[in-house]
Amino acid sequence: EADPSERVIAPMRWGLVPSWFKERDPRSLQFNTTNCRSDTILEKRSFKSGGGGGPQHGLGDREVVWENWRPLTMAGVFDCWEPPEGGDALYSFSIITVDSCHALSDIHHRMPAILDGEAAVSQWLDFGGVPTQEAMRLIRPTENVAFHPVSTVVNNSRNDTPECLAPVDLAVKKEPTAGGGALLRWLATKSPGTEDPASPRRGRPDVPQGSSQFLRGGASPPRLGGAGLLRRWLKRETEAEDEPAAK
DNA sequence: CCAGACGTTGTT
DNA sequence: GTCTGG
DNA sequence: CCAGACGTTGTT
DNA sequence: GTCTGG
Repeated sequence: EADPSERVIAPMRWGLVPSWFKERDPRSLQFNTTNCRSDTILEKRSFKSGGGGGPQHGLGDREVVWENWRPLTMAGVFDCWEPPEGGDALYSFSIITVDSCHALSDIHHRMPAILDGEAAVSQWLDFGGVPTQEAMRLIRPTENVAFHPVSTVVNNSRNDTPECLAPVDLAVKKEPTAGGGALLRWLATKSPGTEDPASPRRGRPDVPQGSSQFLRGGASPPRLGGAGLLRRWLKRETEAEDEPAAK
């Protein structure tokens, strides 16, 4: 009935709220629906009620750099939830995940289901005309991806700047900056309780570290005061419970 | 039958 | 709403 | 996923 | 430790 060439773009919440959800606030959903595993999608109750067809996702960037690149079209499923107390319908979706392709497998063992090309996108979106079994054949790992290292700025979801996608060169060593370098040198050489400037560092070396970690690594252990005694006492209690008559 | 879950990623 | 577990 | 909060009473 | 917010 519906024209398969017709497409609708609508804002949707990421994190599918099943149509049968009964609470008044969709945020009280007690399980994750950001992703949807392709291997169980047809069994999971949360993903069965919806139309099935997926929204496409595109990076809206029109900068010169990306002119010869296609949008990364990820397959998803959506549903429509109506608040039991009335109000606007909430459309929401999950992104389908698959085993990662060979190229990405060293980075992560899962990847989004990427619809590789316009034909695949059309078929996925035409959930009226394309049988489920056919559509599911589109959901597979594709090797047709390009990728590059980016800054850890991307780790904080509040950051939404070009820096999140700008390539970084992992071979470049970070020179201590004027201010930060001075602080690190002070911590290494002048701070109270520092004996060995080359004392072992915890955590990954290339990741910016919080000052508290530097203090933990470089400072001498706290003297056993009242708090220290209490800490010991608490530890002994748990150890006694955890080791039943072993030796 | 009724009660309760309904999900993914990660890590321990 | 629908499936699973008990 | 990662970062950051994690709470209550009262008053404006 | 665990949940929420982004």
